[in-house]
Amino acid sequence: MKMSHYFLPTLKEVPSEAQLVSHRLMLRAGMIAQECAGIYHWLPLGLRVLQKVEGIIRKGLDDAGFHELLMPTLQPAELWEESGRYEAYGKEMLRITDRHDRRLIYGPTAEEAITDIVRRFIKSYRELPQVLYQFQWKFRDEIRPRFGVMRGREFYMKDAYSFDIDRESAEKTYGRVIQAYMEIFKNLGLKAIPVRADTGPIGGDLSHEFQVLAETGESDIYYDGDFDDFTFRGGEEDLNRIKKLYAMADDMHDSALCPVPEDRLKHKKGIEVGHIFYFGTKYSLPMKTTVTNEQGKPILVESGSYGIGVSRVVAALIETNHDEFGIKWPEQVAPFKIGLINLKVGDDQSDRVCAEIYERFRNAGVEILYDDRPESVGVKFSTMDLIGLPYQIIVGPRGLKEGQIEVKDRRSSEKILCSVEDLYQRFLSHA
RNA sequence: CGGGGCGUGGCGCAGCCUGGUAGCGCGCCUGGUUUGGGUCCAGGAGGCCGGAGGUUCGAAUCCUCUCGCCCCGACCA
Repeated sequence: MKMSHYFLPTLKEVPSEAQLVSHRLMLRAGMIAQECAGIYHWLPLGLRVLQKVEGIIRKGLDDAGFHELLMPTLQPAELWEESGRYEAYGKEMLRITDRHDRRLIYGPTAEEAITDIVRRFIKSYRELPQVLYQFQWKFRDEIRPRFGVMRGREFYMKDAYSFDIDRESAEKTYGRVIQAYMEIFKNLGLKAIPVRADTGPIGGDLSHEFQVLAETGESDIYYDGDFDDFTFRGGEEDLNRIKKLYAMADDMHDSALCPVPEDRLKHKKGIEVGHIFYFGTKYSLPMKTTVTNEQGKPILVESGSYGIGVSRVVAALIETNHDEFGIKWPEQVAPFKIGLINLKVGDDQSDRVCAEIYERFRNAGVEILYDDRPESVGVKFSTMDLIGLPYQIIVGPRGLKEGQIEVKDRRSSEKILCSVEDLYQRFLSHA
């Protein structure tokens, strides 16, 4: 992508409404723009990151054997009356009336919708367990939206729903999701701790929040310091270790009952990037969702639901990956892998070398953003640091005189000088 | 919803108290200049001051209402 033709409205000054660093950087880097309170446009650069995050989550879920579908944003009120949540969910739920005075709601979650699908199409225990998921925009009419996409009213969410024949099987599925989530968050470059949590309006009796440690987090969590050294490799053994380690949301923590010795107990702030629930027959009972068991008798299905705040993950990534100059994207979620800076547009040699590098990387399928704008060097360096691409390739007359270009690692700030051939060697040898 | 703050060119702000129909920085456009960390110079475009009503000879400035946004709290994935 050539920056001269890209849509990248970066800001030099910080819009006054933004307090949180991720909110500021997303606005300044031209990733998002506010539409109204708690509702945001995702501009090209931001959308690329959102889609990268989505892709990593999708792969993790598909690898775990779950199946993606897509449900509508709008749902009929009747479905929610059937589960009893039409009244219970309260003002957070956006209610709409269509031209025929039919009552609709903009989905804040989709337990009713998915349960309706399952009861219509799944008839036998042989078809279970089943885990279905989607990526879809949700709307929850927060009393006070804040912090940009961290706590927006409209947000992009991955929501998964599981269906099993009994509690034992359902808890196994619950464990499979925990494993998939640990893998996903690791792949996203986030350290997430699963903490025991209250179940809230989703309901049920088993629930974990996945918390990313960050000073600016809105949640208070208490956990065994051993979590800090815990690296998830997957498998039954690690899952059992996770289940044993103490980690609690503040409303679940009781210092009198906490088994962790004081010197090992950590109390920190976290960003809740995921929340999972096991709720048994909470929806299958009122919605009469049964399958036939081995004896040919109808049994209620046992369910759980599992969310990841995709748009919030983007903000969480910035909260944990930035410095005073801007964002420092982990490579796997970066909007582009490489930023190419032509320090002197108009200089024959610089133009030629940049054009060659740009084409070579593009042909190799490496995502590269080429700053070919006739701006001063300071502007280019600042822009590139701000948007935080992992590697900067800096080309100018001074270096070219020695046959050299510069490669800067945005995360480590490490700079090396090398030839163009070395550059290809380093980035394209395996491609 | 309770408490607080703010709405003035794209962004950040001053002007408002002590009414006389708008100013600064950045950005944008043009020309020149500069070229390894938001370069410098000159010229230029762009706002009727969130909206409505009122007071007044006259309102961005005063009054009333209203809409929007932000912060704290309660609440929440």
